[in-house]
Formats: sequence, structure tokens, C-alpha cells
Amino acid sequence: MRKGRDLDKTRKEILEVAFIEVFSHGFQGVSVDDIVKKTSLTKGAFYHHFPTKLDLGYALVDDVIKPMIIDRWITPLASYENPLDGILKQMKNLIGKSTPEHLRLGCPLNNLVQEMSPIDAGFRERLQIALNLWIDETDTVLKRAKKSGILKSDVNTRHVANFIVMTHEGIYGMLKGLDDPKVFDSLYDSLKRFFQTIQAQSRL
Amino acid sequence: MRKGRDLDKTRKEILEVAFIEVFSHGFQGVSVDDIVKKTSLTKGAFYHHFPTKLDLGYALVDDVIKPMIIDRWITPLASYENPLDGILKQMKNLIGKSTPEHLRLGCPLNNLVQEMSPIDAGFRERLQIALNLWIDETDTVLKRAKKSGILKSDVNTRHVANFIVMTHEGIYGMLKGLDDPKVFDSLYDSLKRFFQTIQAQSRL
DNA sequence: TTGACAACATACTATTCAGTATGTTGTCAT
DNA sequence: ATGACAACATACTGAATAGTATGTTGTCAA
Repeated sequence: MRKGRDLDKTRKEILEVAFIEVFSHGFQGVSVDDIVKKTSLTKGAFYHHFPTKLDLGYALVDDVIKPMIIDRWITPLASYENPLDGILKQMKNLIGKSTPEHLRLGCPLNNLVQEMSPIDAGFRERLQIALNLWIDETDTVLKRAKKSGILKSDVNTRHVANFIVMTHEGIYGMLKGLDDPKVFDSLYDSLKRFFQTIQAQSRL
Repeated sequence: MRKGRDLDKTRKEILEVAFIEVFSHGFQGVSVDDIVKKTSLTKGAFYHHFPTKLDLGYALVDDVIKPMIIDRWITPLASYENPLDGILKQMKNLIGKSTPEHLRLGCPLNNLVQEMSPIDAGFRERLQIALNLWIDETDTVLKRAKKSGILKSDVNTRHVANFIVMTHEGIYGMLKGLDDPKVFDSLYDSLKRFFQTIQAQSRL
């Protein structure tokens, strides 16, 4: 077995397995041995690719989580005339329709922020960049919607972008803590109500 | 030194030190030895009071965090005619005026929810109870405000209570991740705007 | 085709950690 | 005052863990 040697493929395998493990048990709750065991590789391969466990964590943020944010929360908005509709729709699809077991794991980004930001500067910097990426991209989309008259002319898109990202993390956190899928609909309703107050005119 | 033996005092000392340590480094990031070292006691005392590290964690939720929720976010609302004003004021006082170093630590409850809920059932149950306590108490306060005509008659107080608690956790999480105190004002503004939409009439 | 290096595998180490075993001492009822 | 037990202190253990040292093998340029 495993004759083929492919640097990039191996790295991706490690990252993929590590992501799931860290997502499930937290960064501090996962050992390098845990990750290696779920891989077709060994410890030697791991430390050939990542000088330390922390470096793996950093790579998870940069190479897995950041693209995931764009993929899940930004790109899909392009097909909506009103981005607020897109945001609500994506939330319903990606959060509202998740299984309770999956919701229990929360949001990969938020998990790492809560766990690692206060205790490691390297994580803090990278997670901060990832969060700001999310906010910036949301802001850009909102700015477009404002220009095209969908949003009221007096709304501060930066403020709203902050609030939207905060809401995503908050909803993930609540569902993770409460273990009650019905709460999603409740939170969704309130967010929808908020969105209506910043649109130029609500339609029926 | 330490001649006086006081079961209750000792327990409180352990809980107090453990709270700060867990708050700062996460539950998995703190060792029993770490906690003991910051105490005037030894490991023997620790295991005399708590059969296992997990039991200490449970006690932190039940005996420290739950009272703290009531103290910080529920009791102060009693002195406001409009509880929404009280909530905004408390947020400004307890979050908006915090130092960046303190904000970096986040919310004790939210931290534990994000870290421990998915990986331990005992934590999950207790954290769920704590969260529901917060929501229930908020709901009760909102119900009163609705009856006295401060809130619109068609608002679902349970939904709003969920949203308010979610917002607290979300704001804590964002400030923890972004390390930018100005974001508080931004989020505060949006929340205020939302509150205005559920009040009977906004005053100037 | 071969040697040289990259891409791994294997075996080991020092440390840390939760928990235990056992010893000591303060306190209190009688 | 004194035993008896609760409230601790001290010393230890086995398992887990991040990281290392060193070996093996695939691959590719010349």
C-alpha cells in the first residue's frame, strides 16, 4: 500500500483529518497521535509537514477555514439581487437544516476563536484576519446593495456587516449550547425582523 | 500558616482560583496542578473537595457561573422601567467599558459552552440549564414590559429573549476575536435599532 | 542505472497530567 | 484530655503527549 508519494496530497489528507478532529474535540482536546491514527500515515509524515502542532493549527485557519468562509457565506450571495435574502437563505440551508449532532459541534471558526484566541498570539492574529475577511466581504456585498437602492441610504454597512457576522457566531453558539433545533427558527425570525428595518421598502 | 480549617472557605478558594484559571486558559488548558499552585492549599485538599477534575468544572457552572448570570444580567434590570434600556445600559457598563485584555477572555459561560458542550454530556446538561435560566429570566422581564405596554403587543417575548441572550454571547465572541473595542459601539448601535422596532413607541 | 535527497516510517524520550495511597494535624463531642 | 474523624499535606504512579532521532524507501535528474 501507499507507494505513491505526493507531498500536496499528503498535506491535504492531514489537514482534512485534523480539521474534523479539531472541530469535534477542540484544538487542545486533540493530540497529534489522534490525528495521525485517523490518517493513512504516521508521525514522521506529520512532522515532515508541520514543524509543530501549533503550525498545524495555523494552517487549519489559513488553508481550510478561510476558504470555507468564502465558500459558504460569501460566494452564494452573488446569485441574489438582495443579499439579505441570500444571507437568510444560506442560514436556513447551512444551519437550519443541519442535524442536531452537527449543530452540537458549532462553527469551526467560532470554536477556535473562543478556545485559542486568548491563549496564543499566533492563533489570535490569524483568526482575527479570518473574521475580518468575513466582515469585509459582507460589507462589500452590502455596499453594492445600498448603491442599487435595496438598502436604506442611511444604513452604515460596516455596522450591519459586523452585526451579521456576530449573529452567525451567536446563532451557532446558542444552538450548540441549547441543543434545541427549534431555537433556530426563533433567532431567524428576529434577524429577519432586523433586516426589514434596514431595507428601503419591505415587500409582502 | 493555615491553621484554621474551614471546609466551606476552602471550597470557595478553590472555586475562585479555578474560575479565573479556566476563564483564562479554558477547561482543557488548565491542570489540577495549575489550580492548586495558585491556591494556599495542596492536591490533597483539591481531591478532598472534588472527586475529579470534571466535578470541579460542573461546580464552576452551578456555583459560580449561574449566580453570576443572575447578578450581572438579570437583577440590575429591576431598576429600569423599560428593561430594554436596562439591558443596553448593562451591556455598556459590563462589556463596553471593559479593558481589551479582559474582553480578550470573552464570556465565562460562552467559553465553556463552546469548548465543553460537544465533548462532555455532564457539561452539556449543566450549561444548557444555565443558558435556559438566562433566557427564562429575560423572558420573564420582557413579559412584564409587554404587559405594561412598553413592548408592542405582537412581539413574541420568548423569541426576543433568545435573541438577546444570543446577542450577548455573539458580542462577547466578536470582541474576543477581533480585539477592537470600537466594534462594541457598532454592534451596540444595531442592537439598539432592533430594540426600537419592538417597542410600542420610540421616544426621542 | 544510480546516487542523492525528499518523503515518509519506527522507536524512543522527557514531561505533564489526573488520580491515588498514605501520612499528618486540627477540631470537636464526650 | 482524648480519641476519632474530618480536613488537609506529601509522595508517588501509570498513562498520555509533543517532539526527536534515526532509519527506510520512493523518485528523479544526470
